[in-house]
Amino acid sequence: MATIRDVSKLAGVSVATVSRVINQKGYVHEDTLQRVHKAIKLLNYVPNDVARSLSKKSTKTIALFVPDITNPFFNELALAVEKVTQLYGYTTILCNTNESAKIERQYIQNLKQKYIDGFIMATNTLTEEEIDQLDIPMVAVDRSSTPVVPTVTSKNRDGAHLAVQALLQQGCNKIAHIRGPKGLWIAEERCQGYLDLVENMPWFTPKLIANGNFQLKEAAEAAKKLFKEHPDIDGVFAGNDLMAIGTLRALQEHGIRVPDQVQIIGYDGISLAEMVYPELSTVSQSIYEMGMLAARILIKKIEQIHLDEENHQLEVKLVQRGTTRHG
Amino acid sequence: MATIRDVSKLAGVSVATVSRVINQKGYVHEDTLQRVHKAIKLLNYVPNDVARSLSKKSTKTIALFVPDITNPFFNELALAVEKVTQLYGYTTILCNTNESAKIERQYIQNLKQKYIDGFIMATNTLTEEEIDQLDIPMVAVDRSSTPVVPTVTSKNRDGAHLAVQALLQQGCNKIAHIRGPKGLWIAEERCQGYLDLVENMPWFTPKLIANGNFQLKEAAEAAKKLFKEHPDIDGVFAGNDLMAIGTLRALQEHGIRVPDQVQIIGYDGISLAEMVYPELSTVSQSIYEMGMLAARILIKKIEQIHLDEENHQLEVKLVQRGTTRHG
DNA sequence: CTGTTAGCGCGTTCAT
DNA sequence: ATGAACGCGCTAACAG
Repeated sequence: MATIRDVSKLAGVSVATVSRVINQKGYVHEDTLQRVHKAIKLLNYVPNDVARSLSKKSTKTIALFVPDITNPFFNELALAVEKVTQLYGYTTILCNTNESAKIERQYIQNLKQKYIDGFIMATNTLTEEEIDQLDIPMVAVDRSSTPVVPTVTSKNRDGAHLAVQALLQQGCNKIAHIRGPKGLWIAEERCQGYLDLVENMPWFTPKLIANGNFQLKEAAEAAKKLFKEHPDIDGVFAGNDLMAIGTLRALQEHGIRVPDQVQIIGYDGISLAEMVYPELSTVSQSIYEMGMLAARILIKKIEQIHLDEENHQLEVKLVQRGTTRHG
Repeated sequence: MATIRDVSKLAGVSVATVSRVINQKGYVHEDTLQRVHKAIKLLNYVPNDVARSLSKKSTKTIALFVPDITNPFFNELALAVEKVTQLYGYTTILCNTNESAKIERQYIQNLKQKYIDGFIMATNTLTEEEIDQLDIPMVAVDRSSTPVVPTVTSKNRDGAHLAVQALLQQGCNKIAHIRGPKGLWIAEERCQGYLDLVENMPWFTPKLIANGNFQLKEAAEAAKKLFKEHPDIDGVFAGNDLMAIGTLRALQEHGIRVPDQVQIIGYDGISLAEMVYPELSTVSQSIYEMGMLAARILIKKIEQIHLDEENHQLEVKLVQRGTTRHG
């Protein structure tokens, strides 16, 4: 690997000049510019990022933390983040914490030692104190743990309303909710949205809410139990698509027809939702939007560009497909 | 952030000594060792990886390239790789090439500038020449593009035999194959395995082979077309689980009962296979094994430890679940 | 056992 | 417009 010095020698200039042309900074005569370029081509020179990072104390790379890389939602988010960071000349590295706070901290420590420029967190285990102490730009997506960092989420409660309303209008007389993890803000909001509309219904009972932990398998188990105890449930609003698919699977296993006997609506709008049969009706949030927005905000923070609006709550929309009886 | 110099001053020793205790290299008196440790604690000192990398020309990090992060197979592989690299003190960064040779090359260029120590490729777009020129340790998993790098795969052809044999024994009279991408070695092998057993059957025709590109959606389309033209197909061997699930979905959409009317067997053994209904029968390869093995081999190559066996072909086994009529 | 010093490859004043 | 020289933080001889 050629170094900047090799180039400078070949071009008959100083390293400073070479540095100038590489970074397009400061004045440099047209002729010497050509000579330097030629030398670079000749030597197949590529600047060494490690050395560059050391002197600039910046790596032009950010990290995206996701709790579960297995969930398509986060894959799609990652794609979006990567797209914009790349556009701005940044590299993004994906960290799967596997829902483990310990792994998350390890990663953070590790990355800090590597001069990471910023974090996008789709996880929520960090305390405000830790974030402050970190002293590295950060933004939260989807889940947000604390108000001290810019956050991008969707209107979870509104979304839940949309879903439950549709189920109600389309003839459901007893609607259950498979919710996400206790204590997780977005799970609480979606649950609350469900409650807003059904709490005062004559048929309502808290037993209609089961925890599926945002996981397909757990949701399937929860659904089975739910239907055993309340065979007359005819509508399910799941806190995310994965759990909705798990519910669908449980019902199919028991020979219950969807959407004839039971209608299901999920939340997220992941592409897997269109790959099950019947295709899943869902409250779709623009995952791609969220990722792009978060990335843009982070980069602005890194480059110290002023943001007039740090927090965003994106609109959601109801997409009815095969698991509901609509129009 | 404190530097090694700060520590050395506080401890009243030279930076070299501090470096020695950090890296546990060379002799250092017990007393000074204590002093240094105390200083480190006091200053909350953490070595700067960038500086370290610059002088050692090594980052203790490797990259794993996958063609499609959306495919659970690669997620599971990533988990395995990460596990062992971590064990050996390495960090691994996940690169999703999205099946694009261009993105792959960009990543490689980028990482090379960052002193990456090695690559694990689950992709196959690199030519031998490029690999040679790269001059960085590398190992291939799953797909292997060339014989010049150590490779870890499974016995694809044997696996295909297992699947087709089972379908045959369990009463199938006309078996179709949804294959992976043309030109992709593992796809060819699995297809060949299928051919080995059915090529001479009276009912066989090449039209029974359709390309699903290892993609769920494409496979669903392919299956629909296949069944329209050959309604009497009663068995399908898919080149991977995703395509098997796509097939299942297509059949369900047409009201064809699985496994009563049609039996399906996939390939891979991803966990998603257990999450559809009926649960997917499949040729299971030990994805985790593959990942771990590849990582170990790579690390040995990096650390220049001799390997007596560079290439591995792992055993596979047939797992019969809900999409076949067994026993 | 410990300190001095010269790199690692590049960015960046400060002169000229 | 260009060059000399120092600094980024750490490792690795080489002396002692």
